[in-house]
Amino acid sequence: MQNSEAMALSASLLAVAGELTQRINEGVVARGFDGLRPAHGFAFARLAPDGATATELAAHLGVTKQAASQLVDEIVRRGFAERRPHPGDARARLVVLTERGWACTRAAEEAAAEVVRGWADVLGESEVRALWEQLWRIAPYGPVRPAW
Amino acid sequence: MQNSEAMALSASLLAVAGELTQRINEGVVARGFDGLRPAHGFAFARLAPDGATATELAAHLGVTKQAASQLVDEIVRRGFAERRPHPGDARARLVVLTERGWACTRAAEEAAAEVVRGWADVLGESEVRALWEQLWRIAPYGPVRPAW
DNA sequence: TCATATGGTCAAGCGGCTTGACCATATTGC
DNA sequence: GCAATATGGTCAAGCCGCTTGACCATATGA
Repeated sequence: MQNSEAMALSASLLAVAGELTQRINEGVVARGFDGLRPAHGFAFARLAPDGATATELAAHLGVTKQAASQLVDEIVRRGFAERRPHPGDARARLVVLTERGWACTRAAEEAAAEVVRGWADVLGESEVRALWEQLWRIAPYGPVRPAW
Repeated sequence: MQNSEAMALSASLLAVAGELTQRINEGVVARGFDGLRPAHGFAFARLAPDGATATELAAHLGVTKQAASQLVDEIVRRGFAERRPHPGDARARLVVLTERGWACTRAAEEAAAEVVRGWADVLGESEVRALWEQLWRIAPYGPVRPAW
């Protein structure tokens, strides 16, 4: 594949990613969770399964632990998460989502589903699943972080 | 498709996009163009064909014209572009890439090609082309902008 | 020709992030 | 056990990219 083709593919991918990010964020805001930025969503994605420490979050987002801690301050202040003592490490604090945090996560999922439905209208459901599988094979466990 | 599946697809896409952005930028830096951020690349993408005004660039990047003008200052100062009088509008200035700017663009294309070759190793060339076509159909003319 | 719109710049301020220093607790090597 | 080092977290200061607001010069249209 020629370099210019690779760049065109890259541009398409980045355009789709940019629009997806924007529309998920808009969807979340439209569902009543305002004042949130995409970075919060990336944080939620890491916190959702079992919580995480601020340092783990920092690694996931690709920022310093101070920045991550500041982000946690913000989502705690807004009631989306809370800090708990970490079981087994008295230095650390486990940040876990509150019910409100889960509600926000579900809102993001709904917004994502709306966007993906639009793709299915264009490509068909099976091609969307093919797309998913291809992307999954390319980046199976990459951190979802704001890269620019 | 379930909401959680749509979110998983979204996460994969964003992970791939984030890694792609990072690796293109690293590739550009490795080729001797340091001090550039991804935002510069997005600007180059808009300037490359025939140049653009600062205001057009602002619309493309999704920032204010002041911010775009500042970005142009920077790439002009570094010798990647120059401001020319706009043919047909004495208020405007047409920003066009210099030879150095083109060299940088080619470096970015090479870096993108490297990443995409990695994808081809995993998926095969034909599936990569299928991926390209699917993405193209989803976002045929979306602006490539940093969305978060 | 005057009113309005548009491209661009200057200036001030904000906010997210970084660097640097520091404390408390864990972990490791002796 | 205990000192040395590593690690999670916070506080403080500053940087830098971006925004808002004001303004000038040129275009556009009634």
